[in-house]
Amino acid sequence: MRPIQVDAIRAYLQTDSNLLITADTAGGKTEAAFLPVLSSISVEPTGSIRALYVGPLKALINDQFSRLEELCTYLEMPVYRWHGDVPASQKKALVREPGGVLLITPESLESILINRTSALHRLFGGLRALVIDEVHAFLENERGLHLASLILRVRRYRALQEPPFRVIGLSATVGDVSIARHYLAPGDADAVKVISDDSAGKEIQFRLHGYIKQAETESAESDTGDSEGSEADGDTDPETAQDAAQLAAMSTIADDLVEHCRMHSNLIFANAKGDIEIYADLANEKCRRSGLPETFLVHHGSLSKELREDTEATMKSGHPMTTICSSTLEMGIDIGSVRLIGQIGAPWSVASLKQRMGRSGRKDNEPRRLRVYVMSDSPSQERDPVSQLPLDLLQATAACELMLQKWIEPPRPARLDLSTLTHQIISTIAEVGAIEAGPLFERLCRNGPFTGFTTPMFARLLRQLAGQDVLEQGPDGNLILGLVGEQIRTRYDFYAAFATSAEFSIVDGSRVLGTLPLDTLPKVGEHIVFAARRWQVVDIDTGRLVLYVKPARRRKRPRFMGSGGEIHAKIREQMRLLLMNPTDLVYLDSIALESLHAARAVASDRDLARRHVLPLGKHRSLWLTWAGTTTQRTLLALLASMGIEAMDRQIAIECRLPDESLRTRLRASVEIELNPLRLAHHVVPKQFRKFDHLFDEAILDESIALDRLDCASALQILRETAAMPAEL
DNA sequence: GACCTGCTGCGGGGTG
Repeated sequence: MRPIQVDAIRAYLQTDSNLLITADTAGGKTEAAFLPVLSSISVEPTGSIRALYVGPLKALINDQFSRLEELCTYLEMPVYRWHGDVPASQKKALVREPGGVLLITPESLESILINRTSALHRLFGGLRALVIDEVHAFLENERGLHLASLILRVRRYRALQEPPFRVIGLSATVGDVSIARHYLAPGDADAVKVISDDSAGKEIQFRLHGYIKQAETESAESDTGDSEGSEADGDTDPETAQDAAQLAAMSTIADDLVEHCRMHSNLIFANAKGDIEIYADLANEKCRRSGLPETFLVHHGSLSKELREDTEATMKSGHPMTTICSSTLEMGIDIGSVRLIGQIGAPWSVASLKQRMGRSGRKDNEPRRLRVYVMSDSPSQERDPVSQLPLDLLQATAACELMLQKWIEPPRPARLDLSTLTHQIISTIAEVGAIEAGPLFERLCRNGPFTGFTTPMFARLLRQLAGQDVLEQGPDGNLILGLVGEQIRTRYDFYAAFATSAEFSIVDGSRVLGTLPLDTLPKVGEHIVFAARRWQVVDIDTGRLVLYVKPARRRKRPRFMGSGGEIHAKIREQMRLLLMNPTDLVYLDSIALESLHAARAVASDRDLARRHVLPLGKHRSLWLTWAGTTTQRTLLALLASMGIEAMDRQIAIECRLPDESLRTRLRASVEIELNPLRLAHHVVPKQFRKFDHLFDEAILDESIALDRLDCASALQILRETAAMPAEL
């Protein structure tokens, strides 16, 4: 057995501790948790569910299900799974005769709690162990808060004579152990025993390749009257010279993919679903033209389940295939032996880069191989200083450096998540029928996961929900669901705590290919690349939300809506250090290195690595902030509150104000105390969670002030800027 | 300029 398995068995069987087991992917975590759990429940495997396993993905649950069934072959231990794709008959079987191990998603656990109320004591009365897989995926989002609440709701069904159930968390990428421990055992975090794999880790082979986007020959702002204009030569419709330059650079990257991926199985991560489709199309086109088999597949969340399963099965079959994918293949699902991981463009986080790299080198004697592709503009003196910096290259390199330093973003759990609390209020009432406000507060806030809510805040939230007919208060003081609350609760999409947007299905004949967002739908006659094939739109059924397509020869990038993620301050800080410190990095190729040197020259020339203000023409200025997304949002709100028109430029803020006036205004603002609530008023958009539309602006502002702004670090940046001499 | 995750219960009708 591996050391973590021995440690976990001892810790579980010889103490009463809860456990956090951290080890690299394929490090034997599942067995480390289940060997002792199964041993301890095998004495009395039935009568109640004895072990509950919660996983974030259906595919992961399916994988673990087969592994556990094998482990339990000689144990007379039933193993059940429950998620949206599991037939109702199997769910009924569990409810009829609860026992053994149940593998489930948070959303399905929610459905049990509100739809099987009469069976809850039987199901959970004798629960002994809870295993949470990929626990890092639950630490800072709505889904994690949701799961934390579900766990407490399950705890309430413990039979009197039973001990409380034990908790085990599993993860490969924990950025902050104390936050994970607190999540597993709120109130008793110090007692959570951490078991980690200290072995040296795998050899990593990686290289970062730079690509230059050649400057457009004309600064042609050809008016973009959609693609109907010229039936241009070739298969594609670049709308502007910039698009053409972009496509040329993408094509060079596709060349490299074909050359390096042809003989093996590989996973290439790209940052946008539209990019995934174009790269797959370009690479397969190269294969066709060279008389090679087309070996590039795609995998992302907008493809239909069938197409994704096709891709997964083809990858598992062992043929040398390469899948270009999004974060759908970042976690869990074992897709066989992967030789190389590609990352096109800078990753948003170090955690995601590490997780992606962990998908290669799963075999003992294989190293992990990573190939990062980064595009930058060709140097030009005409653009403003920030545009002259290769930000994508700096961000990618910063993420690599931080990964080598073994740093991972610490999660930042929400403190005032109105939407997820609303979700849990509605489902708690659905579960218990009716409840008074006091006990509801005790359950969800004082003794629950929503500890950031005070009694007055909770009361305000209840009043607003009552005002929207979500809740009603009966004459006896009990809260019940109102008309709107009942509608929300009975809808099919109630079970998830996170928000999703409206979509059209995209259909070829009778085959569903996937979905496209409502807001960016192509028109009839337009072309699109989807599922790595080219299509033309033949009809749109706006009533049934269906887009009909037929195979075509031309291509166009599909458009998806993305809200983007949060870039941690440490990445921006590392980007700044890369410009200031003249160290050479061995993993950069010659083009990337040249770009970095050029960037350092520009930076030292214009002193860009310090926090200060630069003129931008006569009327505008650039404030170099080098701040993470949260702080950047705070600074933008501050400028808006001062009546200054400003724009996010990632490492800087562009202001419509001459530099000298901006400097004066910023110096004056250092004296004023930053008031988060006042700044929150200037943040847009305000509604971004599932039930945010139920609240008025004042209460949303309080939530934003606490969770989406960082006044302390904003003030620090403000002070550093104010301290800079003007005549730089 | 940008990602992902998830999901009723019930009744009617056909088949073995």
